[in-house]
Amino acid sequence: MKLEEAQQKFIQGWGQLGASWGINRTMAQIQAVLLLSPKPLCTDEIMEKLQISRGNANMNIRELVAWGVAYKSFIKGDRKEYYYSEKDMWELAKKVSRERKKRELEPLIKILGELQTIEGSSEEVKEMNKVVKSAGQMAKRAESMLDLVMKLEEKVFFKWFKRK
Amino acid sequence: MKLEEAQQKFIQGWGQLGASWGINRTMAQIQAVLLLSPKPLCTDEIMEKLQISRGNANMNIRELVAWGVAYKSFIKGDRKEYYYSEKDMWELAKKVSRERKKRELEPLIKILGELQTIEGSSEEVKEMNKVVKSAGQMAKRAESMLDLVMKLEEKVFFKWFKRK
DNA sequence: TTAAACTTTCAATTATTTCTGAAAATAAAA
DNA sequence: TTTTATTTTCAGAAATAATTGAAAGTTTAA
Repeated sequence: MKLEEAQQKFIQGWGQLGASWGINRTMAQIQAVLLLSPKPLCTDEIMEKLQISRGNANMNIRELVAWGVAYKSFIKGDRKEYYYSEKDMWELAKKVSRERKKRELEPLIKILGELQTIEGSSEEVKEMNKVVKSAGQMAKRAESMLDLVMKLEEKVFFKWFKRK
Repeated sequence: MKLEEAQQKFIQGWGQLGASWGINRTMAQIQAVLLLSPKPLCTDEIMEKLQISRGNANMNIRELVAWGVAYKSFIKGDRKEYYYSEKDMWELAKKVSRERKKRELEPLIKILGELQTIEGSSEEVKEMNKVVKSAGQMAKRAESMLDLVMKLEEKVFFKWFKRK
């Protein structure tokens, strides 16, 4: 397989993965491009590689930087900003975990917390309280798992994990 | 808080969670409605509760059943089909894990496997091979984690987990 | 059979999300 | 300062995804 073709496949696959995780497909593809590049890239190079507009590139690059999965880089004598990806997959996983926890788990836990005060004795109220309780329990457990992931080092985590 | 209001909040929150996981919002809301109901519901009741069309309701209910997170139920003397949700959150988590593994992790692992044969010695080829290798490693680890989740019982899993 | 009750499908519509490109803003150099 | 390079914004356009509703399909029972 030729390099170009392989890169294209990787970029598509990574984009697809992002999309099914509720992450903008282009954002994930930019990340893939940065992952594959041995050196930082500027906006124009990314636009060229993915055939996208400046506005689109700019917005999604900034989002990647906000997530902490890409970084800015400056080259002396050049006014352009360059970008490179976090390449450590474990670090990447941790950053994504952190964002998703913030954006999804925490709002759910908050809502569930507010719902723990329903009064009444109808079947529906009982069912509500049961569901809220068990969902809250599950969410808290998921949260503490993510906390653990984010705290431990890769080696430690997987070594521990292998204890099965 | 009144029951109606609490139910509405739960349904919205659950739908939101689903949406950010790449699951159709309505599908997640139907699941929420079924979770809250002490008894199985028919299509018309779900349409009524969520104010959606028959086609929409039908399609998403079927999808929930296909995921294995809702079940059909028949009531004697009634021709309609009724549906109820899997209510065990752990079982729910396992079912969702299974689907997501199938839909996302496996395709990625397949693609990465196909990309492990790039020849050449340029910086770009080296980078490609590095990225493919580490991504593949991470994906396989995620896979074995999900396998573990799906194999163990809730109590065992969390007890084991608490060993930290 | 035929009819009634219910489920499924799908073309057309509507809603939502993403993308573009040009203008405005910002920052560095002349 | 003024000019030039670069980044950012955002209204409208385009693309994508979700939804509707009516017709077709199925199943049960009279």
